[in-house]
Amino acid sequence: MTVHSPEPAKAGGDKRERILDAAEHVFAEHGFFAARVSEIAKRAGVADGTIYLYFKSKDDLLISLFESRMERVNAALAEAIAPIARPLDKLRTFIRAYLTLVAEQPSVAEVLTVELRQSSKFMKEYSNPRFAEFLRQLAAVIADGQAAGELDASVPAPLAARAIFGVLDELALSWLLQRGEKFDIVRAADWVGGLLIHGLAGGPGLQRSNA
Amino acid sequence: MTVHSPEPAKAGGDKRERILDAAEHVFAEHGFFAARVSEIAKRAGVADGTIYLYFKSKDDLLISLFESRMERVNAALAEAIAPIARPLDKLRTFIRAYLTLVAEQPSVAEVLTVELRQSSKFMKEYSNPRFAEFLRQLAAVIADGQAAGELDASVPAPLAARAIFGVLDELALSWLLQRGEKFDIVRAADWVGGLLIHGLAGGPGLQRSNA
DNA sequence: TGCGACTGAATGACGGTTCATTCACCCGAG
DNA sequence: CTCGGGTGAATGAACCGTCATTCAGTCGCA
Repeated sequence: MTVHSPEPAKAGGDKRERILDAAEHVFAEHGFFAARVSEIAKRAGVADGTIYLYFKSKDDLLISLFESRMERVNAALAEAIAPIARPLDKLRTFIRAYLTLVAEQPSVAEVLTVELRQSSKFMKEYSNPRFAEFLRQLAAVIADGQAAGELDASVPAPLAARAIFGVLDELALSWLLQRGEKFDIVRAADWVGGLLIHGLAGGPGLQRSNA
Repeated sequence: MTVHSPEPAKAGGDKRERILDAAEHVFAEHGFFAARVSEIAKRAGVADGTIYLYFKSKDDLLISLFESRMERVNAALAEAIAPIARPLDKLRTFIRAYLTLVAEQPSVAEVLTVELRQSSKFMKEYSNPRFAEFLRQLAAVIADGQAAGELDASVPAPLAARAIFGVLDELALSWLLQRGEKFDIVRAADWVGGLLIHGLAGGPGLQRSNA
């Protein structure tokens, strides 16, 4: 049976996805430069040449992977903060959601965290729109908080966003390099939120100076 | 003149230094993998083979460069905070000194910031003692502040140190990728200090809640 | 003259990319 | 229903450029 062309197109899209999945894990394990195209092909269950039917080059494969995964991350974060009303809670939720993603999908995190930097070298011209969107999203939460008078308005929101991303990224990296041996990254999320909001001087212990 | 063996050893040491300098700039410009040993040799004014008289391999060259520069950074930071008495001022000074180093020696910063990550891949076994010392130094400042009651003691100092490094590193990276077009990284140091100490909620504008 | 630092052309491995070939499937004609 | 020509996705072995590394020889000094 299978009357009207069942999944010729479906199979094609499926294969592209399989290659991206394989690339995600191989890049995560070895890094972009040490990763072998032939290993990606083997893991995806396709021939070496097939990869070049879907991607122009190894570089293009990395960029496509990047866009694909970053798009998912952005969507997940947008969904997480959408139902929250207060900007401060949005910020805390954003942080928790990001670090939860890292814990749940370490190989995605590895690619984003490590490859983002090294590729900034040979991708100088590639403007990286998905990552820019990530930063914009975070900056918007901060700007909201500033507009609502909950956050210090003297700090430029885009720079604050970068700083926060720096914390998240570094935590992700150190956690990835020792796979959760030393600390629970999701639990860490809450005091990172506290640290960023109240500062080192004003943690839970001395939240408001009543002195 | 030059009675007792003037610079046979000195000349050797000098050549080693020249190679490290050249490697610093070439790695900074192209990244480790795209960097060519022959370009480093040319820039250092030595033959390709000479490099292998001083370093076991290209990997070894990167590691040696790393240790050399990180050692300098650690020394500069230690010197900067040594005369400061109060832990909070030490922390501010540390942050300012680090970002000043980035601005003054961008190629060192580039190597430390970018290559540290990508090399974490093929250097899994290399424990990176200098970077560990950097973190220890920063954590010590925080622990001092906690002991003095100036900083929230509920935050583990090593984790706070990592978070702060994350901010510094991300700021350095974004500045390096657009060479100071967008912001003055040294000026940024002061509000980063404020952000980390007082938090987003308590910037200069609302420093102490008297409410 | 002897020694060892230095040289740089030669080497060999390596891996991204190509492309001649295969073959599973479709479709129209008989 | 069946046969056979056509199609193009998929294959994977081979190609070819690209370096890291080596080593036979040079040079300058003691």
